[in-house]
Amino acid sequence: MSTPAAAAAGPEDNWLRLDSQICFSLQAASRAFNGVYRVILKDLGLTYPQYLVMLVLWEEGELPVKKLGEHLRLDSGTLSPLLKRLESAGLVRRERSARDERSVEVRLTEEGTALRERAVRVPRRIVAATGLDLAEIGELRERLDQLTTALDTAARQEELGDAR
Amino acid sequence: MSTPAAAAAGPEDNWLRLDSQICFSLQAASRAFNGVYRVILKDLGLTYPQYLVMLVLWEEGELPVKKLGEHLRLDSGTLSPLLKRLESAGLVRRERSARDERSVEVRLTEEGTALRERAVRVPRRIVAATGLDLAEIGELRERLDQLTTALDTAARQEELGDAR
DNA sequence: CACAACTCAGTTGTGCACAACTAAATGGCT
DNA sequence: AGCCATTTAGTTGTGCACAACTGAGTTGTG
Repeated sequence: MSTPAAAAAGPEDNWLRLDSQICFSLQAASRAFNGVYRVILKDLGLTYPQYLVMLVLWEEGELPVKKLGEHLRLDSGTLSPLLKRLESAGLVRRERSARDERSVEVRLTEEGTALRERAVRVPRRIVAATGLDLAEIGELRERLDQLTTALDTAARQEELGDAR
Repeated sequence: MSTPAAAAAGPEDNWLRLDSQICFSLQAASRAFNGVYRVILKDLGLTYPQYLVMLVLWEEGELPVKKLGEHLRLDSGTLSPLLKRLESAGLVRRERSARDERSVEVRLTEEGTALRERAVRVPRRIVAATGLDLAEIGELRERLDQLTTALDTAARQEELGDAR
């Protein structure tokens, strides 16, 4: 009872702590990843989200902002300024689609395509930084994807339940 | 060879994909958590990082900004504006320490202490949203903490290795 | 005492995430 | 053709993360 706020530790308090631990651990891991990427991607002049965009473009060739957002689970509010920065860095071009004037096609420039050569060494360093082998990574990834699905579903239901 | 960028798929490309999957899965899970918290914490008028700060304060009573940052792995650049918002919401007070004028003590107001009563129901809903039992959560948490440690170590070493 | 090294909070600037909104274009419908 | 719901980017505003820096305060050393 030395600290007033910590008084009356009931069974609910154990929940309080456990909860903070799982989400906190997750965010800590996410930020730690970000830190490693920051260091490794500095040479390429990319941030981590920009790197993800480039990964998709290197795989898909060219595609509209909408599709890009679906791949990365990001909306235009995040992608528009990000893509502008990539464009002013000379890595991509953005052009209104001729078929559908609402749509903007994002495609790689020569420079953007060339950057791929320097990026292929990144993943190996990242995997090494995790200290895990491929099987462990796959397993963890699967758990996380399940968790994400469960959380997304729950969030939708909470929102509906909140329709007061 | 239909899409130029995806041509010449060598062994390096598998790495490229795997890599993006593990970090991407992690970030997706982190954002999904954020989404659930956003919905659940809306009633309390807190964002998720603000909730974390309150959790620490409810447990520790009062403490300087520095200690708070150590608990949460956040620096003053993040905490200062966040704490100002909590202060203007009437949940905390910030006072220069008398013993050490450099330090700022953060402590709960009556209102901030009272909010705890309404927050105790949050963790149960979060755990329910994950669809996991406590053992699974503990296991996943442990894996993530190990991963974070490995990544932090690697980032430090990469930075040193970058001392070119 | 004087002075250098350090500590701590705060500020500034950049970039990301997301909600809410705007505006243009599209396509279906009558 | 005219109308309207939908789709698509973009803009604005809020909040967080972090690097780099400032400036006040503290501590150790000669």
